[in-house]
Amino acid sequence: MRTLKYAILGLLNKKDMTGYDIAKEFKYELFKFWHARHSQIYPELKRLAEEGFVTYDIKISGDILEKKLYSITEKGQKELLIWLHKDENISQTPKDVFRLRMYFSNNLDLESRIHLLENQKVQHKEKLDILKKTAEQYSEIPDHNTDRFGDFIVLEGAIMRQESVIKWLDKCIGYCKKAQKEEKKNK
Amino acid sequence: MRTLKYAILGLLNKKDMTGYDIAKEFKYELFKFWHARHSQIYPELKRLAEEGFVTYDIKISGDILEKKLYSITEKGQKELLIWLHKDENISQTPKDVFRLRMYFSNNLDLESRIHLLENQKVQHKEKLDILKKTAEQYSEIPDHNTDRFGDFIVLEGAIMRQESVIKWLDKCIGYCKKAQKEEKKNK
DNA sequence: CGAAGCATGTAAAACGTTACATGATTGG
DNA sequence: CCAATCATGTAACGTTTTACATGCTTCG
Repeated sequence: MRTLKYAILGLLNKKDMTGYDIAKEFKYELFKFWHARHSQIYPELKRLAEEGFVTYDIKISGDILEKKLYSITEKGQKELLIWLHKDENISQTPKDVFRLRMYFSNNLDLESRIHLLENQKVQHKEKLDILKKTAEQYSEIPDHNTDRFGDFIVLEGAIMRQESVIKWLDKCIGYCKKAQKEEKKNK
Repeated sequence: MRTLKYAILGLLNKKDMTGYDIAKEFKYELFKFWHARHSQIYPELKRLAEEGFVTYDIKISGDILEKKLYSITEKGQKELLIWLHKDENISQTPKDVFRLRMYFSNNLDLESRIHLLENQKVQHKEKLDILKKTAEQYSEIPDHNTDRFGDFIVLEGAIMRQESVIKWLDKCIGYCKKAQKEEKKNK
């Protein structure tokens, strides 16, 4: 499917970047729906250059440090547009290790379950807070023809997903606490 | 991390199964949070047997068809329990190709965006319907010490996630339609 | 001067998908 | 008898993570 190819083309379509910049974008922007590391990015950039979808200029930073500033070619832009138009089937639900654990949670005592659930909740709340802080920069819906539109809707999606996860964790915690009370009553 | 190892141990802890049965569980039960195919399962079962976490008996089905009925060993059960208790950090948000497309959607006209969004919505709704039909078997919250408890909470989580995705898609469709109206007005 | 960050790569291992390969059983 | 499903495996390929490897620049 070569998703990384299109992620990179999309980013370079906004502006010229180095491999390092692209890695940073993944870390600080695209993390809302994906993550790729530099060890994947550099080889893919090399390949895209060989295929003629991108080119690069070598720039000198400071005295001797060379960096490759990549830009998208016309061929690359065409390729990106074709991909953007593609209908796709929704993918298999991705692996969620915590839910696997909960699936088998009848093997744990209630206290352990609550502990695990609360721990997840704290972490998901932290992530939600970061997303919400990012969202503050948007006082209104950005124009649909700007970069910011895509960023905005994806950010909203990430927030909604995060809130839904937290709601689910709360529900599970509720079930466990209720069962705990009943257990105590029966003693 | 060897998540597949623990998924298999968890399943075998419920009851004895063949590799084929385990593949079916993935397809019809665990799909709510994961999917693994038989080409991963068979080698893993072999490895688990070598490591002493599972054993198997060869059963004859019909006249000659051999099947391996696997069961968990005591060692396997211990291993599973240790894993179940583990706190874990929430994982990187998994890859979502559609959101990547939407991230770059300013390169698409509004009509195309709406088309893509509606297509996703139909598919996610179908998935939601299947989940909801499965949920009908639960008239009340199952006892927390039974297998059904884990199944139940994970099912609820899957439904909530699905509903949240659909809500997001609707929101995006709303933005696009609003922009479309404004475009027409300005003509 | 030292730490944090900039910058680029490769290698090995782990994980996952698709394709190849084969054959038996069950139920209509 | 035929189709769907049961049943087990391997091989090749693609994706992702972790580790290895190196060195420069900027700012306090």
